[in-house]
Amino acid sequence: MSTAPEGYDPHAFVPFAVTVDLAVFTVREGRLHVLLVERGEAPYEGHWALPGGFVLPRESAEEAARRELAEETGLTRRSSRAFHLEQLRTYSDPDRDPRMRVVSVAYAALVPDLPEPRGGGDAARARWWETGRTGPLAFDHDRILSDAHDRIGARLEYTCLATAFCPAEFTLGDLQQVYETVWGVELDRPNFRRKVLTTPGFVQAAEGPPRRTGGRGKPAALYRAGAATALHPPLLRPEGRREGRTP
Amino acid sequence: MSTAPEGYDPHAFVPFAVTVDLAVFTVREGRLHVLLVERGEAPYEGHWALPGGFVLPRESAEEAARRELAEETGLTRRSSRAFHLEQLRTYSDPDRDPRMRVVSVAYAALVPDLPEPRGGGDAARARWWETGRTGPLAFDHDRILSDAHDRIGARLEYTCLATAFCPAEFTLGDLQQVYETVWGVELDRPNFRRKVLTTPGFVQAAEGPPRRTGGRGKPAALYRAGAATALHPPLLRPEGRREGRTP
DNA sequence: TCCCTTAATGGTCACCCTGACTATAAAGAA
DNA sequence: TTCTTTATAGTCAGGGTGACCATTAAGGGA
Repeated sequence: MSTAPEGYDPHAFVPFAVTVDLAVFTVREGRLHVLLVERGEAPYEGHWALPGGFVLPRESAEEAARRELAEETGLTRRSSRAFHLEQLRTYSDPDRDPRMRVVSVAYAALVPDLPEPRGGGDAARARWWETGRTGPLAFDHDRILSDAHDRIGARLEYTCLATAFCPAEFTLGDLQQVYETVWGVELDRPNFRRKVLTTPGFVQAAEGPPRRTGGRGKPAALYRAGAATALHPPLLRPEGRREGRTP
Repeated sequence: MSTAPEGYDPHAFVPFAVTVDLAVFTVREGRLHVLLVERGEAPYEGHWALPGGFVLPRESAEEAARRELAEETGLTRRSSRAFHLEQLRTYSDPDRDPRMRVVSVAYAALVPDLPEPRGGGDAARARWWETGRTGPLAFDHDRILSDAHDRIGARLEYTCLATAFCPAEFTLGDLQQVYETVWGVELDRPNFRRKVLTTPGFVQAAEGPPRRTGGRGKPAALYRAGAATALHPPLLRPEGRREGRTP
């Protein structure tokens, strides 16, 4: 027999819990970091996990993710609106949570370098972890984090969202470091510069004088994110390690 | 206050129904078609909808989608395993179903030209519709279908999955027609040929003689899908209409 | 102060891929 | 046979990119 299409047969109704999980990425000091929270109870007590929570009765998964993002980053809902948030995929293995049937919609968020998350809340302990240096995470969060990293790396090739990792004003060096950090490769600086500047709408020159980095070397010009969202032609990463899985 | 991360507070549990919706695409006679079922009851009675159904208590969304695909196409579970099935995204607007809170995980399936779906089952009436000629669909299925079409078009650029629309053996003309149909553009035949043949693993020559199409013109050589899944460099569609949204 | 180091910026050049196009081969139809 | 149709082979110029080299503008140290 076939199940009724799109939820018609009330007898077939099965209750699930629906949650969102967030992979919040940032680039700090040339290394990719992700926001994790420490679990305070079983299962996986003491393990670290992606922040997340239940979808409330009258909100969409996107709204739930936006709400969690604001809570975890300690920023107001308004300012967290500016962060790039994108749905990744949904994880629904029946045994992914030992307590009950939980279907989780995963999101990736890209934020500029923020201060440490507020520590004193009622939420569990939260901090930034360098990707690749996290221990085994709770539930299937290692898988989610890996998928999220892959996705972000691929998105950098075809979209302009690398600027989402940068503050309002940034140098081309900052932007290049985003690519190098997420991809784990080194790029040629003049070539990267040419590609970015010849792509209309990727960045726009910021008014005002160049900033002084405090370091040595010629000071770099400042730019702001442009209006473009797509990158044509794409900015393909160098040969070698691609995302292996192309499901 | 913040909700507990990843489903900790049992009081926050809210029951949802979780379903899958399928956008099953095929190419027939040079036009893109999608499989729809007619609704037999309210709401949206008489409207057409994407096939789908509830996720059962002990299966993942992927398994539910695979099961529905087998049921709707009238093929055995085993042979439907071969079809390309890929998760699109999850739709969770609180009001997307007027009866209850339903979160739906959408999948896209690519199948070769199949016979008409079995008509005499207990399921609602099902048939292939040419995309763009469907009336308003039930629920938010117009949106899902549009998103699915966009995604498939983008995937053709970076992956080899165009072969998923083709039978086991196909000509380069067949493959080119897949691209032209999904993208809605015309491609230069020698250039397309060059691109496909110089991409290692995209296609492999089939043994045996060329087929006769029954039509006129020089018979074309037959190929099979290769082992490659990704397309580097990508096969970008001609200038012009891109997927507008790049969220 | 002068020189060295560092980093940003500017520019060159060859190669590869692509789009546009022409030519040839092999079939059916008139 | 001759024309039409379709597949296949090949040419050629331009764009984009990778690999370089050169120049500018800052700080640091002798």
